[in-house]
Amino acid sequence: MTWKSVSRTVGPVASEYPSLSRGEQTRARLLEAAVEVLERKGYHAVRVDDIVKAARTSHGTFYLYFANKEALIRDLIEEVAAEFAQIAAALPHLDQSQASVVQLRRWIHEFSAVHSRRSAVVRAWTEIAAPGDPAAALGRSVLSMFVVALGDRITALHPECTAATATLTAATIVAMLERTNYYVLTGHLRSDQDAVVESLARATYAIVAAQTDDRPPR
Amino acid sequence: MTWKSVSRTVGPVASEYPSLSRGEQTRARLLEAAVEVLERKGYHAVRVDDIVKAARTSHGTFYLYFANKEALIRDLIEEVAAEFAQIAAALPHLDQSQASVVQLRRWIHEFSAVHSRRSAVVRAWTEIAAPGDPAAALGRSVLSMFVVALGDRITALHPECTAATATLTAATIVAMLERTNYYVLTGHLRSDQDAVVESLARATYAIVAAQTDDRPPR
Amino acid sequence: MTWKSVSRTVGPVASEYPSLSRGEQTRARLLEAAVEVLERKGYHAVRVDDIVKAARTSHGTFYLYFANKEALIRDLIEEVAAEFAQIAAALPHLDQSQASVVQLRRWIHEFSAVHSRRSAVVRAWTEIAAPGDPAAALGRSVLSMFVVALGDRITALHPECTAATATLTAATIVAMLERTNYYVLTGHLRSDQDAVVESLARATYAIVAAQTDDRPPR
Amino acid sequence: MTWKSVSRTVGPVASEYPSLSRGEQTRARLLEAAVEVLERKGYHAVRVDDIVKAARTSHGTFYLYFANKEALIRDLIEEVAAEFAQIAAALPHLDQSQASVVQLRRWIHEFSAVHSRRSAVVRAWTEIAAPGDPAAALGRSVLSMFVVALGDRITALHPECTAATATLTAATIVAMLERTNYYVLTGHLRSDQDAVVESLARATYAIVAAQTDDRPPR
DNA sequence: TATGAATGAGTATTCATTCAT
DNA sequence: CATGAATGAATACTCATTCAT
Repeated sequence: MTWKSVSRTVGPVASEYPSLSRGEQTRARLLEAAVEVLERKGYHAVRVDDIVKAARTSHGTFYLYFANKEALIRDLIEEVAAEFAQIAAALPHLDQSQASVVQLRRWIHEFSAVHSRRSAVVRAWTEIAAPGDPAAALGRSVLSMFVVALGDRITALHPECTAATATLTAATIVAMLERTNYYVLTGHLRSDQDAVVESLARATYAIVAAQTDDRPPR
Repeated sequence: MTWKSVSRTVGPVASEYPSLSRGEQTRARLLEAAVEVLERKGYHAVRVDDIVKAARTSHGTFYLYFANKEALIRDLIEEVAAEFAQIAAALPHLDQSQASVVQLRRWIHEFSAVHSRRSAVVRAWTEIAAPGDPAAALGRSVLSMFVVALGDRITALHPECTAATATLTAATIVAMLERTNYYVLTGHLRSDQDAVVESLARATYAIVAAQTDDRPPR
Repeated sequence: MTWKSVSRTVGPVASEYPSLSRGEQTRARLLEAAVEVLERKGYHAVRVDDIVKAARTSHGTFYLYFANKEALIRDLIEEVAAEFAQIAAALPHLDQSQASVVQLRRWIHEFSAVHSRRSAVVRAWTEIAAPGDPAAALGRSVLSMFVVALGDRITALHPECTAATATLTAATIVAMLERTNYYVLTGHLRSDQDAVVESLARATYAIVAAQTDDRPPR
Repeated sequence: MTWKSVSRTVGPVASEYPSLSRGEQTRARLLEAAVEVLERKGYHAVRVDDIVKAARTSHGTFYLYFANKEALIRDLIEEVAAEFAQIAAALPHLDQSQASVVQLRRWIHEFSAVHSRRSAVVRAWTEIAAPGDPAAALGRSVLSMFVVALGDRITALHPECTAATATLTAATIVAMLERTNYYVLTGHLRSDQDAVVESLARATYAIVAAQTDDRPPR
């Protein structure tokens, strides 16, 4: 099973949109080329020259469509951020029901699929992440969407939890989801993707459930 | 409570080691200065010039001690990698006993403390880690120490687990530990550090324990 | 009489080739500028900065056309090497006839003319020629063209000569031709150029002729 | 037969002069080391660091004995220049006698022997040779000693020769002697050294003798 | 007399961005 | 719309020389 089987397939390449105006096609070609180069060389090695070569256009044209190199990358990241925001918004309610378990697994699958489909951009995003960089701020905002959504579910399930605890637990889970997928996309972790989703779903449930328990002894 | 209260306190500054030879002092000063600059500007914005200014020395001196900028950073990363390797080696056995719970919490505390104490270097490490970079390889190797150690504990506790499942679960936990701490050090997550440790310990236990459960329904 | 009167005159300056594309003009301007600077300061004192200033262009532009400083010099040397190869190929047959004598003198004149016209590059070539340098290898190959050509003529005239002796004698003559011209271009030897050619032609003939003599007594 | 068999053997190494004061030994060691490095890397690649390492001493010590790098090289070149001056002064008289022939051959042998024995320095000298460099001036002065000496012999033999012609012919011969030996020491010409001397002696005689001839036809 | 750490001026090279065509 | 030549600021790195010990 591949990620693409469930998630919306990767966007069509520019050339498949003959309806776009010439300028729009060029812009799309540049974005595609940037992703390709990002995939091959990683963010910090990307040169405008690489991108325009891959897009079979010129430096001058590049600056016709993007204010500068960062602007292009930002566009890509914003696209991905929007996809993640959608995922965050679609987090199912959690309860003990079987339906809920199935939905959560499906949701994690979606999350992982976006990670995988957009791996080049996700990796670039991680590479940038210097404090102060606008990309970091965007990352923080996406992160908080997930944390808030998950925190809500935890609070719903465990009304006795303080907001702080719920948030903290939610952050813990998001960290796990995010980083485990990152391990997969960087090749640090080689594993069948269904197994990864399964493992993450199980762990997520375990963590959420553990909130009910008494505090562990010190 | 601060991280330093438990973990070995951060090394004294170069000037506190009058016993070092002049050259060794200079080298130490450069390393310290690099950490300071790293903290302020992040890896990719570091200039040799910044480092030598912070170390109150000259360009020539820098190249007396380090082949180039990357070599210095590599040295720092290797130091931190060694610290993490020690942590990985010290992972306690896990069982249902109270002692074990306490030890795990303490261990996570240590892990988090290194993360915190070495935050500038850890962040630089994350920023570098492009695939193919030697730093990425080192990261992978440290990661696998943690995964192996945790996998062992899981297998010991759940002999019925396949190796693959144990590894996957272990990776999931490491991802959570690593990334949650990263959220803290980048300021994405603002929380009392004891609470973070508590949350991570609880989650780790929950995940490990969840391995015994029957597979969740699909 | 100047060298130019006989040999093909020195190439027109870049500005005289409005037919060249802009880029080709710039490249030509850089080559010309390099020769000019080489003339003034000698190879080891040449700075990229000098060249771009003389060419009234920028550092960036320099690297648009040449991978580095050495590459530019190499291009110049290869041009000159090709000219010398042509000269070597044009060595006339030698016999006792008057026609032959005249041709040889003309040939030496050509050789000297190239030396003179390309003096800056020839001098740079000499300065570089450290063993192992590619320029030295090129020098060796050009040298051997001359030695082979002259050796052939000697063998034709003196079939009783061993190949080794012919080669050695040829090398001796080439050394004389090359170095005498070098003395002239460096100003070590100040003499009317016709007289130099005359002297070299006479010496060459004398050396070739001396091969027939019995071995001198020991 | 090796060059050393006839010429004064190469100077003893520093360590063989225990009678020298410590300082004098160090100085000698530096000079020796410089020659060794020159041999290995050629003039322009010589670093003070290489020399002091080879001499097993320190940078500070280097500057105790030599004002700067050039001064050391200049010392070496001056030594060699003095040797060549001696050679020039010892040029035998030339006439048609057998004794004269033998003496010339012996003299060329000496010349070649110094070239060979001092090859590293000679090569460095050639590499420097930028116009304006003091080494070039010294070269010019040594050259002129040879030219004057040879010119005298030519004039003695051919009183009808103008001074200019004699000088020019002499320069031609010196060029041949110098450059042929250079070809040998750089490996451009691989030949038995006796054969080289033989060839040079024969050529020199031929050139000198050719002065009596009528001018060749135009 | 010797050391070797420190210095900093000097130089090559890269690459995002501009602009004339 | 598109081009690609030109730009120059930014930056890493070298190495002869000095100087405190």
